[in-house]
Amino acid sequence: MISAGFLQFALYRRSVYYRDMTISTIKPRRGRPPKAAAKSHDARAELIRSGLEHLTEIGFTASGLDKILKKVGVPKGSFYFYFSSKEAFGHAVLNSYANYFAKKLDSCLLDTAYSPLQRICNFVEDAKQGIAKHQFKRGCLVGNLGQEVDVLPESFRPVLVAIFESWQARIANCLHEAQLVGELSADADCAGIAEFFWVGWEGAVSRSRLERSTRPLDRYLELFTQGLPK
Amino acid sequence: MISAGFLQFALYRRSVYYRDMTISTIKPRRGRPPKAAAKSHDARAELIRSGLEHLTEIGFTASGLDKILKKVGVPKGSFYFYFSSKEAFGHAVLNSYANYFAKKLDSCLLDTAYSPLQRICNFVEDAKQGIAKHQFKRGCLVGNLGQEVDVLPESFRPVLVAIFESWQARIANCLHEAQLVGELSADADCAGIAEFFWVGWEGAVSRSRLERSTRPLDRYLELFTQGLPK
DNA sequence: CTAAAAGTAGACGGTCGGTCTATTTTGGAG
DNA sequence: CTCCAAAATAGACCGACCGTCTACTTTTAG
Repeated sequence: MISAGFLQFALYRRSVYYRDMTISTIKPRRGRPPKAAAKSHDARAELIRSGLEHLTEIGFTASGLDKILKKVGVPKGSFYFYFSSKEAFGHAVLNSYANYFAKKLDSCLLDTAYSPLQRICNFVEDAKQGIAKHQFKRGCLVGNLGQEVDVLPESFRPVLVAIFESWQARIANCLHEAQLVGELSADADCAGIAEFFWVGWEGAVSRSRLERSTRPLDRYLELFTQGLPK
Repeated sequence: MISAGFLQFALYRRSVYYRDMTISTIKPRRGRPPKAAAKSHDARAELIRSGLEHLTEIGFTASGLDKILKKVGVPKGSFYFYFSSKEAFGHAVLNSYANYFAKKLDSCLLDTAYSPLQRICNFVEDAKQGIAKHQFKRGCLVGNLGQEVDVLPESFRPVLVAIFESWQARIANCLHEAQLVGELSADADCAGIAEFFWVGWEGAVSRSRLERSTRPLDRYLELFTQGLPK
């Protein structure tokens, strides 16, 4: 029989999230954890979340395992219980990010309450606010790793390319809908424009971080939409 | 009196450049070098050149002094004779790159043998071939450092911003000329478009490196010019 | 001849990533 | 109830490498 008090004890020093801020009170317990705690804790997920913060802010190479671990209060010795290597960890983080981002994209681009082109604007607006909210410290993980690709394990390259392709397909679909509604010239090359969109997007995110301003992103959206063939 | 043979001796083990390839036969001599050798050698310039290779390929943080030094045969101990810190070295490299790039830009954008818009295309073509020639291993130093900016000494940020501004001004001038020739709508916002150009350009370079293909760059140029207001 | 200038040698302390063994605690089989 | 396996933490250890600094060597100038 496990009392409520005991359960409390098993969890009381774990890190906790308040909205977007990470508060870590650290100090895990040794030994195999009580069964009840297992599902509600999941150090693996916390590591991925912490890794996401670090990797989007300073990249893979510059991210030290120690700091990622410290933030969630998981000791170094445990890392290799959860992940077989830093490389494997990186893939887990990247995968998590890609899923998160794909969902956000879909939630914008499939929202039939708006016209297709407006949906793309909505997405940019949404992402822009996310970047500003983090004081321009966080970029796009895929873009970040893309820039690092020559110094990363080769296994990352194809994954990054594939993620861009999947994002591109989503934008291309949306552009195709725009054609059907007459927002976009019927003979426009949707796939090409979609590729162009992401290329410029990554540039704009990078520039916004550099200048710590949303201006490059705003300008980008403005001129991108203006340049679309009517 | 210094014989030709002696001069030869003083230089014979220094690194030498054949076109773009760096061949290093290393092993410097100790002690103050003979005066005759001084001007023709210039380890400082060689360090900057080697640094340029490394920084454009793998970034500032990931670049190890050891490797930069080894390539030009300058021992580690000498580094701090030539530069006061890695940060100062980075600035020297960045400065050298900005100069080099500004010259290339001018040579394209001020070439009245072509129409203003064609000059921009020529620049892209030129830069594209440079990237391909290095097997997509080298990016744009300014773009690279821009992505790293949060993990770099703060002194880099304003310099990077200023470099982008200077490039932007050059493109804006060229666009203005395009207006005069009627290649561009007279009410177009040249400065805005110029900013857009560089934002997209950096994204395209990054993507080309990731995919090891010029396709993103080609596509970028194509859609950028198509989108320009006539 | 000598002292300063010019440049080299390499040690040093620090950090980081990846691994390994020991230890602790719980779950489950008998 | 006992005892071993499973789940996880503790943290030392190693090799690599990073940026800096001090001591040394050789030349030049006067």
